Amino acid sequence: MALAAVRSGSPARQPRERGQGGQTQQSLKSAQTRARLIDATIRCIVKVGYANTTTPQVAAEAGLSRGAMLHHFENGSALIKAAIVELHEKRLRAFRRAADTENHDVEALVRAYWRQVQKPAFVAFHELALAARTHADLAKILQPLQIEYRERFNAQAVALFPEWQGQRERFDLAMTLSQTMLEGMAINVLTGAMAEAMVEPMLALLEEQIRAMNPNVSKNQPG
Amino acid sequence: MALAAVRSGSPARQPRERGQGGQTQQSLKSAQTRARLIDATIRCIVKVGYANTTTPQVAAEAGLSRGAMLHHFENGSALIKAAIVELHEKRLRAFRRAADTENHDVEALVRAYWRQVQKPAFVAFHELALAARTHADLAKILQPLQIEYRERFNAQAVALFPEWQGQRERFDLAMTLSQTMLEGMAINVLTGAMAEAMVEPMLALLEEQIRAMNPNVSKNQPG
DNA sequence: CATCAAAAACAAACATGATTGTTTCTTGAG
DNA sequence: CTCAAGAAACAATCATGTTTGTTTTTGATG
Repeated sequence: MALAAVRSGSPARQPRERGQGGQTQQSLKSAQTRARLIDATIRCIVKVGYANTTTPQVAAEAGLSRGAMLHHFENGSALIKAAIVELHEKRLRAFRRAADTENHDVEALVRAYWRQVQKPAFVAFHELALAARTHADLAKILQPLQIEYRERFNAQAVALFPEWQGQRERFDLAMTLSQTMLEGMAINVLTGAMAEAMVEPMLALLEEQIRAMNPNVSKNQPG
Repeated sequence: MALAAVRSGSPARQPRERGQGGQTQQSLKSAQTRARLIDATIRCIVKVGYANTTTPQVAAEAGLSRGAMLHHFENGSALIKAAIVELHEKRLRAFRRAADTENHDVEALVRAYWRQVQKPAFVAFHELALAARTHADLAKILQPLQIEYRERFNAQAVALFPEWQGQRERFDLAMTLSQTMLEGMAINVLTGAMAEAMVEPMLALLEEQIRAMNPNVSKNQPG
């Protein structure tokens, strides 16, 4: 699935919209099918990797014929683009959800993000991010999303740790540290470059480090 | 270049060996050509990614015909295997070289490894490692090499930091921390997930952290 | 030492299989 | 009746492995 230029990120033939939420059964089924195709694409990327994700693969995974699939996405590229957007939103949703429900202490948040980077969505996104290195078209799509993700990440974190304000540099460093370590661990476990037994000690170390960086908490103070 | 089963990791037709270093001009040229092909493969992996590394690509990069290339490596898979072994040895060589020549203080070693993970060899290896996730054949080759690399990494590090012995767990943790952070940083910079401006502060933070973990050095003591 | 045949290096052509985008066709909703 | 959903067939492209052909070493022989 080579991802070339594609005119719009929409279906091959724009479905005729009904004014103000008047969903016809067709447009509803269309939306469902689109969602099924996007999910199938992500599942394929996780299962066989981005490089081996072919249009027949996705169609089979979605339980559709290739023809039907190309009716909804005029192009393989359009499908990939849609999958990327979906993945991005999925990551943002998971992030916001974690921030809403979890306790806002360091440990809970570290564990929450660790759980997140072990989900399929992270794997798929990394497949795409790495493929983008050698794929200008992909990179053009991913770059702004990466930036947005980083900004949201930081904005969310700022809201969770108001006491860090005033030392923005140190705060950004702590955020980058967390992201780098947790994502790096996830990838290294995935690729066998890191023994799984080291995960737990590393998480503890990260938590300790973050607490030590907090300017308003003196050393060894819990919480 | 799909990498399927292949009988041996050697040339299609074994060159007739001369007893004890009696190199004929042919066998010498053969070795050169083999090396050129392996280098071309690695360069291709870095340039266009593992997924898009095709046999015509490699042949063109090496300045040979595909026929000639398949004379030296009966299979595309054989070429990939050879490239993997070469990459592995390259990584080990670079590692040993750094350990021999650099100053053995924390900063010098951190910087040395940081330089290493920015080289093409690391990029190529990561491409392969990630591809191996969905490629059983590749994984079967890479897994033992990953383990050997980790072991060599640790063995070398033990030799460089004798004062850490006695606290082997803390030492292993420091090693894993370094590997995870530096490799994670390299990948995140590569994929645009991390701003390059954060590299320098992160390196400094890692150094600080490693020094703090050294059981024989009290806090804030330089060196 | 001159010649020659075998083997290796290298090149090119071929057949196969897979993927892609397009087009044509059927069916069901509006 | 019109259009969208879905399916199937088609031509084009490309990478792969195989096969065949050409040139250069090489070591054996006369």
